[in-house]
Amino acid sequence: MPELPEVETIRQDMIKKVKGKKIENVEIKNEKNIRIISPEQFKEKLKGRVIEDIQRRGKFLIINLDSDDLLIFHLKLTGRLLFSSVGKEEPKYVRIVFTFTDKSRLFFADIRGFADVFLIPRSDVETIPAIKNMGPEPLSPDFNPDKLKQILGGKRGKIKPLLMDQSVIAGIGNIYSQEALYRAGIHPEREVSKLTEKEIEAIYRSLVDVLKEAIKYRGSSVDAYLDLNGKEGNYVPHLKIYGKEGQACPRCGSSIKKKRVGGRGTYFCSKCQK
DNA sequence: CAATCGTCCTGCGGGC
DNA sequence: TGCCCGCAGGACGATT
Repeated sequence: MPELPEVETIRQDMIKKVKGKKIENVEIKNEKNIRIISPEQFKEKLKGRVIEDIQRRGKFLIINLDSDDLLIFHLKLTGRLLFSSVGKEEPKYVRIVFTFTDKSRLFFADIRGFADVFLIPRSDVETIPAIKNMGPEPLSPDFNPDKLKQILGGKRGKIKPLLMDQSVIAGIGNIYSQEALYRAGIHPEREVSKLTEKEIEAIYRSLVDVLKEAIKYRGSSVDAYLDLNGKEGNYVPHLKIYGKEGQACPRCGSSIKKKRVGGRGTYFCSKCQK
């Protein structure tokens, strides 16, 4: 499941590998993921376009073209973007093939088919509600403990589902919300309105640290995530709590618990996280 | 108004 | 060994 660090890894690799390339052809093998416009229009508007830049907003990958349009991907659980130089064989689960004029290819693949693909005019980006209503970027220079206090202030509910709410803060999913709370020593079910200033500062620090560290290691290949080169990320061995039910807490040694919080499997140490 | 549930979907793992 | 069942989950809409 690609979260901020995984999408950012793909973005950085795409800058190196596909920026500046011109799309010669688009083949749609399965049109299911294409939102809003028709597959025919999707193809037509992309042919001949040059990829000028690749940006990220939360878990959205936003590709700037040399036209009025943006090509936007949300990989959801099992979406992949895979680059292939000339002659390499096609990966599994491919749904859209972008062939560039130098014959290299970018594959959009998706196992479960939940991912979203948009092609919309730049000026219409706010018509995607998830982008319009998205909270601040946790790694932006102007994000700080005061800002986190401000956005959590007045909110009610459990801290973990709130950290995963994209309208509260951008790009955090099931893995990194848990890792951050473990590092901060905060129980995932803590009522957010009862957190102290010090605790919110600890959550801020943990969030920023874990996201930066995960980017450094090219993300976590939990579930289906692969990078642009089709390789797994290297961060899984560094996860401290995710997926470790019954194993010893790295800090205190007591058994790691698993519980559904906000409908999602959540791992925590009941001794270290209060 | 927060919490939960159903929905989309398919690979995989547990159980027998 | 092989089959079947059910779980996993990002985001959204509907319901409690």
